[in-house]
Amino acid sequence: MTSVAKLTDHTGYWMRMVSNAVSQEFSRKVSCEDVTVAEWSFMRSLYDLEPTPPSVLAERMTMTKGAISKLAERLMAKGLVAKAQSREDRRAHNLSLTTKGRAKIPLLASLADQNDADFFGVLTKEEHETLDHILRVLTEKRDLRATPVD
Amino acid sequence: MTSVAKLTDHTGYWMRMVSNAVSQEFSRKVSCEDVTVAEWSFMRSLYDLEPTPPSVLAERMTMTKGAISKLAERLMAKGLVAKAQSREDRRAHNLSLTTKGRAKIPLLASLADQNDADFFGVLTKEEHETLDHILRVLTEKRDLRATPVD
DNA sequence: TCGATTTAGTTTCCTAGTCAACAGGGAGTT
DNA sequence: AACTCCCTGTTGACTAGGAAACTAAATCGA
Repeated sequence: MTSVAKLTDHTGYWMRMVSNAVSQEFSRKVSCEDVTVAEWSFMRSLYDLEPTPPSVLAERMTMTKGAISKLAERLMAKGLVAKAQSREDRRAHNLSLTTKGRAKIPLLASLADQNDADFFGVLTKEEHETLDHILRVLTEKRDLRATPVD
Repeated sequence: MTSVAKLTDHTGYWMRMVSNAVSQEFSRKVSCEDVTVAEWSFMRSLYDLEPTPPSVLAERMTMTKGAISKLAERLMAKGLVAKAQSREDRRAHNLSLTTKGRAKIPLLASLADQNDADFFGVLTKEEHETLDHILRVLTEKRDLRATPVD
């Protein structure tokens, strides 16, 4: 039998479905704060690291430097992030949160908490732990940089 | 303690990470056949349903009608999909795969199989089943459109 | 110390979506 | 019929990101 697999036969399909739903819902939540998902991720990364060069953010967020450059610009326009030229290397820059940007983090983080709870709260504690474990395994087995360090 | 959650504290974060990696890799695989992930999804949906109006595809794929309109146009340009005007309703159209499009399906499906195997093959059989189950639960508890019917 | 290479970040062009405005056809009401 | 409302699919303006060309600065090698 040479039957052709359905879309729904693939784990990746369901993965994408759920992931998109989670992101969309989170996007909706943070839009009230005039922030996008990528911007949240950017700002939250900066929160622990600042001051940080764009290149590091790019690697962390697995985005191209071009994308980071534009993202940073948008955040600067919103007054949430500041860019300073490095003293040692005149090509380099360091990014950091402004006071205003830093002040937004706790609220945004609580929205992220909320979103995760909304979505994964329907799982049993054990299911949730298993899911986290499996996702961990998958990211580790793959190269999958963007790893948190921490 | 009012500690601010890290990005990596959220299941949604890991979900996005893995989902993106799976899609990216699949994208790489099908690009050899000059097809994108959205195009594969579109074509595979059509495979069981044709002839189908764009509106149905839009709902299936959880995309806007505008996006479907453009996606269909691209596929028509590649000679993989054909559009026919409906007889009963002169506003409506029906989409179907061309012979060429239909012929591509088995190979693309095998690439999808391969991709899933590559990614989720590192899991134990039990882990994999649990993951599928959890993803199912999550899509069902949520709004759950984009569901496969069948 | 000068040229070649490498590196940091920006910019341009392209793709692929959303959203909202639209054109035109159907259907119901009077 | 004519009016209104709804539904079909398309289009245009806009957004976010990737790839690659580009600019400028640092570093390396003779």
